[in-house]
Amino acid sequence: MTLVGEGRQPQHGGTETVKDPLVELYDEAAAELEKEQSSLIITDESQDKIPEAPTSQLEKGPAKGFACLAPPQEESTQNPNQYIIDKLKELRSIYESKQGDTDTFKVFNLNKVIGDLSRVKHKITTRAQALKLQGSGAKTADKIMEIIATGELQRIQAEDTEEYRVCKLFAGIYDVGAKRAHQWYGMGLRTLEDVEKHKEEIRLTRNQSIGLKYYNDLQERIPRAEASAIFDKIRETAMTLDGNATVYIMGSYRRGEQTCGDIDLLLTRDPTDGITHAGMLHKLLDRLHEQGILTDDLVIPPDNRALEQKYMGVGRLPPDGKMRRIDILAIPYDQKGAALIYFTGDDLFNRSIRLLARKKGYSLNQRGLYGGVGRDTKGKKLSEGTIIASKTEKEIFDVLGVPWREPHERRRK
DNA sequence: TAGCAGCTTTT
DNA sequence: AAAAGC
DNA sequence: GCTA
Ligand SMILES: O=c1ccn([C@H]2C[C@H](O)[C@@H](COP(=O)(O)OP(=O)(O)OP(=O)(O)O)O2)c(=O)[nH]1
Ligand SMILES: [Mg+2]
Repeated sequence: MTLVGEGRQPQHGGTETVKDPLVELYDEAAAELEKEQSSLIITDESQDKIPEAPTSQLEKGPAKGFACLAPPQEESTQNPNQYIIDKLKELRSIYESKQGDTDTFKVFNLNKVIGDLSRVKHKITTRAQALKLQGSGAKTADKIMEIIATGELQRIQAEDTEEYRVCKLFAGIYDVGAKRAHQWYGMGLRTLEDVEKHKEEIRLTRNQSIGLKYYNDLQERIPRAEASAIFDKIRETAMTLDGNATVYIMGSYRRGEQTCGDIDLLLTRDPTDGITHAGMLHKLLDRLHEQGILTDDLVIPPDNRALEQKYMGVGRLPPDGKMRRIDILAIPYDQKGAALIYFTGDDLFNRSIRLLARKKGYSLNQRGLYGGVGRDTKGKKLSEGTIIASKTEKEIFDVLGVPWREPHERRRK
């Protein structure tokens, strides 16, 4: 494993094609990158040289408005539109807690607007400016103007009901989503104590019980230093099992965030010596339980010999740290690049780059970039296609013509 | 007017 | 198949 | 709720 500071690395984006839909990204990417060097980040890639896949790039169809792939933004300067962003986030939160199918896409759209709004450097003051924002149409522009004028949004006031607040509280329980939350509300439950009191009748699932038990701890984000300490312990244990194992800390930690919602770990092993990590995760989990690092399992891998496995559980920094969500993803070594992209996120960045891949005739998932994917008329996947790239992040970015983005740049915000 | 990422696990 | 999650 |  390699401990690497957050150094710059690759720098040439894919290709300079004629009418590339992502032109805007290119120059910007080359533009200034931030300091933010403070933290060490476990990465890799740096070492895995991998001579460039010569960015193939067939004709690329039109595509634009990949907000989440948009140019890196300054980190230090605080956004002049923050107050607008905050209100739109409130609205998004309301839509998220609803269950209608249109609400899903209102959230989708608000994500675009919020993303664009947060990377725009000028203060929005006119409706024309509001309309220029990616994903902002007449309705959203009106809302933005209302926020500018009054500092409030009537729509939020109207929707900020008891039901919304209670359901948000319930959905904070791990494994409780909008559906279940509203169901419980409909049954008359209003507080976590109500849930606890009626846990028999409402038949909490196993994971919901764990989520309820640790409700307060799991609500909190993990300070970066604590995430790092937990990672060190787990990595150390992993290395005693196999000194050639590779363990990375992923998710928001790899993106450099100061707090993390959970701890996301990636486990793999270079098999060139003929040995793989098959069976290793299972042993690792046993050790971590013995050490008191893991306390509760949410999802255990069904086949402990597979190279790809996902573990989800709860643990702590022993002996008495707060309870934290811990995910460990084991992957075949040759899928490391695709897995790094996936597990680094953020989720909107992933959706954006996956959509881009699709528009270019590929399909990107946590295992690799595929070509020749069979789809039905509605775009639903029928056949897997053939693997195009998966070993390094850069290789995949290059094929897609996406300029290199450091983990800390792969974010909404 | 169709499409909005792609996948796994649990119930 | 729906719900919840990454 | 927006856009190609
Ligand atoms: O819907 C999702 C959720 C997550 N991910 C990927 C990106 C994400 O970065 C990673 C880890 O997920 P997690 O939920 O832990 O997000 P995070 O980015 O680490 O943020 P947080 O600090 O809340 O954990 O998995 C997706 O691709 N799609
Ligand atoms: Mg995370």
